Amino acid sequence: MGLTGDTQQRELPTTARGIRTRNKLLQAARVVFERDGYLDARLIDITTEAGVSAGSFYTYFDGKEEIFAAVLAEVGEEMLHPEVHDMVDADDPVAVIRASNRAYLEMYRKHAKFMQLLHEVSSIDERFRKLRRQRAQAFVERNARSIQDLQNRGVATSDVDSRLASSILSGMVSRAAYSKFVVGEDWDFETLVETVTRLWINALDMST
Amino acid sequence: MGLTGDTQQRELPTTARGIRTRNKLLQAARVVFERDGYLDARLIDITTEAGVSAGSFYTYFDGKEEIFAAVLAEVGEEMLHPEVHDMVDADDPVAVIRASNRAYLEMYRKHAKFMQLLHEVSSIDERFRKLRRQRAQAFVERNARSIQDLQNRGVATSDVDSRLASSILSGMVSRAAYSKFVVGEDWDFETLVETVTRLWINALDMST
Amino acid sequence: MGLTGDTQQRELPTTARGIRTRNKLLQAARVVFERDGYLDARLIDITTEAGVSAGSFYTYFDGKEEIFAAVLAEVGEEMLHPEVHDMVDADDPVAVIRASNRAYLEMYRKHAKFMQLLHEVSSIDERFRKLRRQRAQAFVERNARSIQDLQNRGVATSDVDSRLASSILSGMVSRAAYSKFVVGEDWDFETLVETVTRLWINALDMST
Amino acid sequence: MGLTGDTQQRELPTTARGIRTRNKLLQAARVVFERDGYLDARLIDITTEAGVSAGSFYTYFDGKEEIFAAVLAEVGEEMLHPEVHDMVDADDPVAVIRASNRAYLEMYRKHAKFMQLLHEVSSIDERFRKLRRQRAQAFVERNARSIQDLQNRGVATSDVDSRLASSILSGMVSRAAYSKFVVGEDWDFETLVETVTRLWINALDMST
DNA sequence: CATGAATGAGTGTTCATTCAT
DNA sequence: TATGAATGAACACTCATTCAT
Repeated sequence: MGLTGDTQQRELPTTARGIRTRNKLLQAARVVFERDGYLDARLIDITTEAGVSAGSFYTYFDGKEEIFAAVLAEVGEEMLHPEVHDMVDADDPVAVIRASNRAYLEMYRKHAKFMQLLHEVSSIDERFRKLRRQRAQAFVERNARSIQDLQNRGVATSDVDSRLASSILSGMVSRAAYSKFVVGEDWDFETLVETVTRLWINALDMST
Repeated sequence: MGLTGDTQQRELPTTARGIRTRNKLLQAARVVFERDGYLDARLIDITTEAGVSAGSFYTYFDGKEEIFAAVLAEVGEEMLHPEVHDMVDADDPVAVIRASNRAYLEMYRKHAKFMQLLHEVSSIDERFRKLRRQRAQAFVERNARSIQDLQNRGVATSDVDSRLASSILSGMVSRAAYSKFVVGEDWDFETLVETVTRLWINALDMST
Repeated sequence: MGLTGDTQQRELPTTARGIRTRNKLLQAARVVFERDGYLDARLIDITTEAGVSAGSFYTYFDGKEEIFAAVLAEVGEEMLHPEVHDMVDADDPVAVIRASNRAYLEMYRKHAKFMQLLHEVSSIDERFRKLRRQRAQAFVERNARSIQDLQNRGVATSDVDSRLASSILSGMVSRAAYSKFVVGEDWDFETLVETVTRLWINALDMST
Repeated sequence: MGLTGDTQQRELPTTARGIRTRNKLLQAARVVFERDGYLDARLIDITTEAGVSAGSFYTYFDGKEEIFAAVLAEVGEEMLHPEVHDMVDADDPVAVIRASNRAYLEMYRKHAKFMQLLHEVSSIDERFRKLRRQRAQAFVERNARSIQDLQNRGVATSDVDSRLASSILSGMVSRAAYSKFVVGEDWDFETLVETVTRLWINALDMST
């Protein structure tokens, strides 16, 4: 399963020149999208930024949506490979949750401009809304498994459905990240990590 | 002072006919916005829906933004006056939180189309982003006061900052509402109310 | 012969109130035309300035052209009655010419804004171009008679046709006035009077 | 530096086709402007006349003003290179002045429609008013030098300031040309040339 | 006579997309 | 493959004019 969904519209170029041009467009698109936002980005800005002619665009992409999907796929790759900072004791559930939240928030910080973009596009285009949900789902499911495991081991409360709780708590962290890095709430990063972690742990009644 | 901020754009009409026409436009705008979304809504659709000429629009509003602001102000009024379903025991903190969450989720359900619209517009227009944050802030602050009060009374944990916790938990509920009513997650309403309430209560260590 | 030509479109109001309203519109029109120019003046600006409703305009005038014609007629009256500053010796042809030029230039100075307006309108509307020419013609003809007289008396050269010379010399003074008062050439007023007078006199070979 | 002042608005096209299209637009604009006047000329008329689509206009010009400036620059070039009809004896000042006046009047006759257009635009648009004044200034200055020279040589009277006299007399000729070719005064061309020349010469007291 | 709301024709401008070279 | 000129649909906005009250 890829991030592009069914968006791979045109076959990839075979010649070296073609590959180069496509990449130039892709890089340029990312620059322009992050600078101007999705709606305000004009294809001509992208081609100009890429240093290619307007017509060349259509050799590689069918339109704005398609190149955005391609950028999304590319950035998505980056985002899925977080730099692991420190090893955590896998047997310490709190440490694992803290590390997970920290990784998410760091990823968000690093890609804040892009996350805002994703947000913009999601609110406009149904297709990207679905894509975004799919991406989030991976995170949600991993957390759901973790919660289920903790419940099985009697560490977390069984009062809540693991999947629903995961969705809600994952959403909580995601929304907090949005508030800090897009809306610009003036919160200290470390305090934020600690607070979401504590709320998460408490919410599952793991504190004792 | 209302939700419009500095959006009071044209003096309100004085004659009965003028007021009637302005209202027709306002109702029509709401219908069209909720049906087509902000971006796809054309002024001509609004005037047609209202049964007035294209030119008449400008007698009352300066453009799409302005009429949207006016619709927002109107709907905002509605949203701020929830029908109170049942009295809750003000001395039972859990009951109060449950009632608050239920009221929010019911408001969101009732105005789902509009909330989605607000979401769309916020991601597009800086001005509405601010307006939306202001609105959210009211909710956040009320909850912050409540949390602080519970902390003072030793009912809730003092491990977290009341304002930050309020922001995060309020965001959690808001995001959950978005997931259910806009994204369309297939969650049972009552279960959702119970789950967010439980997670909230646990998060503040109020369970015991 | 009036300045309005065939522009008297609507019969004058009979009631006192009607006369008052018409005058308010006329004054307002003059203010707005001189402030904004003919093209940029909107009827609504005129009615607003006059403190009457938009609809009332059509009770008295058929449109922008018509009210401009009315303003023109009014101002034309003013312009034709110059304040005579000093008596000149009618037997001294140079003094007469100087007085005539001075009177013209003073009139132009006093009505500079209006003359510019007239200029604007003339270049736009054929009808006003004719009107303006008619007005100028009065000046030209008076000068032509004067020149003819001087020629008859042997004071001015008979090398030139009196009517043609009058047109050209009158045009010279008119253009000089335009250059000073509309274009804004930085010329001393008295020097200008003297210079045009001297050139005029010399041109007719009257110096000796 | 040319007549366009700071009006060089879009980079000139590089390809042959681009140059051709731009020229088609330019020619069409001139036709339409001279036919309909500046105000009544619609861009769509220009593109239709040029045989290109409405959108193509904006590939080369930013709007009506800009294409007019371009037309003006082009026609200005033409106008500045008069066909010299006959050599005049440079030592005969009267012959030189006559030749200059004739050249001016012939230029005006040849470009009457355009001069009227320039007149219209000048009365509407500040920017073109300045441009027109600049153009006139060149003519004025040349004449001022000539007058100064004649004064130095004792051929012309020193009673008048050479620059002011030049402005006024140049304006006289210009206004006469306007009266004949735009207003339509029924004057014989040769008589006009002779009369303005004689008045000019007399005005400077050069007759003896 | 006065009001002011309602009308609707008219046009400039943008920009994704195509296609001849 | 690359170019960049050409296309044309689409829509907001203004304002003179009308007319019911």
